[in-house]
Amino acid sequence: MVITRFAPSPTGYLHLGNARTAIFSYLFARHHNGKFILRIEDTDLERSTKEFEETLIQDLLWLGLEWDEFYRQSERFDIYRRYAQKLVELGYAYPCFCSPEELEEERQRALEKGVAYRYSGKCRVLSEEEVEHLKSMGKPYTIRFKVPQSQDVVFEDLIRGHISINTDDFGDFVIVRSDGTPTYNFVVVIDDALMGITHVIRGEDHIPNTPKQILIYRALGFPIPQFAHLPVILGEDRSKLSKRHGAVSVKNYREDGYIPEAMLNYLCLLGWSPPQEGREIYTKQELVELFDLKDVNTSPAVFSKEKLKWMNAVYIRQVLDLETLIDRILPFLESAGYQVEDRNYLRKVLERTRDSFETLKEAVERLRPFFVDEFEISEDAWNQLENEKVYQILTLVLEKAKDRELSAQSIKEIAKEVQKELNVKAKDVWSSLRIALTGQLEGVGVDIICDTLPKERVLKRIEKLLQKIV
RNA sequence: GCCCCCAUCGUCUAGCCCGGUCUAGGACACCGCCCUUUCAAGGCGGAGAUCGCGGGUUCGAAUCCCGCUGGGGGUGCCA
Repeated sequence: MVITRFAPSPTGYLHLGNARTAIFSYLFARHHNGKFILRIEDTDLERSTKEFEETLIQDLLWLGLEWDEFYRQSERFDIYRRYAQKLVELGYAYPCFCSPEELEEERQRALEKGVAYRYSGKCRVLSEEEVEHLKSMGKPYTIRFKVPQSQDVVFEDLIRGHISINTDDFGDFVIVRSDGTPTYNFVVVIDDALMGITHVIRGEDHIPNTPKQILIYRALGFPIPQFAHLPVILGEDRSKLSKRHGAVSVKNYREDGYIPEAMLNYLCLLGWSPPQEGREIYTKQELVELFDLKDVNTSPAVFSKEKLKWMNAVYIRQVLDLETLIDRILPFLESAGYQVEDRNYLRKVLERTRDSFETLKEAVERLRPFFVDEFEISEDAWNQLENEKVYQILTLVLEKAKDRELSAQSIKEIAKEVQKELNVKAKDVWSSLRIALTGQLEGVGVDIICDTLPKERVLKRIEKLLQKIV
């Protein structure tokens, strides 16, 4: 059975790059009817926080990535300690008493000489007596893994193919810190092995870590999983996508009114494309069916907020069914303070306006005229007003509207009549109405507003503007 | 510095494995026209890539091989 995992560390909000890694791991597992595991990598007690963990979980669920098993590494320290002990006993690891300062100095010297830095292996040759002596003196120590010399560690990456790295490129690395907590390269192996992970899917920044981990698998006699290293996601300037590129966390997009299905869809298409298909809109189910690691690209992709926005708009205006759209948009309207007791009314509004905004946050602005009667007239709109003309137009509209139904159709008729009788341009009529109804120069169609909003409210707004311009 | 990875329109990509059908296809963005009370949406059309560069191999290369350049990542008692 295929078992994959997503293993984030809760030291920040879920980054788009990590989100995509999670998505690919999830799709791969589901495609093969396998298991998807969520494992919180919080071995760095200093930087990990509960808040980040909670947000991470929310983001994952929001994206629709449910997991079959859940683990937290901070709760498994006993297990890691046992295996670290075992590695020492088997002679694959040893205590190292070098202080951070000493190591920093070594590193500095290497840098000056222009040679690649590797840990000297000083403590590797300590005798048992020396070790006991130093321990009894209470000198803090880490545990390092003994890396064999001049050995090519090779693996077949599911995305990139053959990768070979020589052990001389890295020195003996720390697997247990001096405070007793285990490090990433060590725990990742223990957990992946113990949890039966068959496919390790992660970012390409982990390629250099892979040989270290393979060495540990071998030392412990664990079966080695398959590896698939995803290309990174880049910002507009082609450097690794990071905070300075603006909104890069899933949380940002969730709060900005993006649709999770659109987010999932877009992220999938960054670095992956299904064979032969020309289309770009896919349901989660289709993605599960189509996804295959062999179709993942090897080159890094630039994240385009523009395209994501476009896709989000497609989901808003045509993919989502109306009821779902209502559910998604309601929290946004409510938190903006709109009174939306009538779901039918909202449905009517959305039916006619869903093609005029790209995010749910934008919808808040766009839909204001349907919910709020009290609004300011924008400065641009005031400047546009030629009071006398507007007064005549609106007065006549009011008169004509009084004794008939207001609909998209009838308002057009009224506009036409007014236009003729006062000998004004169509544009004058419509923009006068628009300002009266919305306070703005642009927005959704005035006919739509008249058609949707109860007649009294339309008339009241017109009267109000008339009073203002007298 | 050293190691690893990558390289098709501005961007995401198809094609590359199994050379000819590629005068390189699609999408976003851009431009124009149509529709139209505004903004959109929609329809139609346009511009945009000598397939990073240089060598091979071949009758023929985006596709195979080598070198170079450029970009990215790693080089922690972070993950």
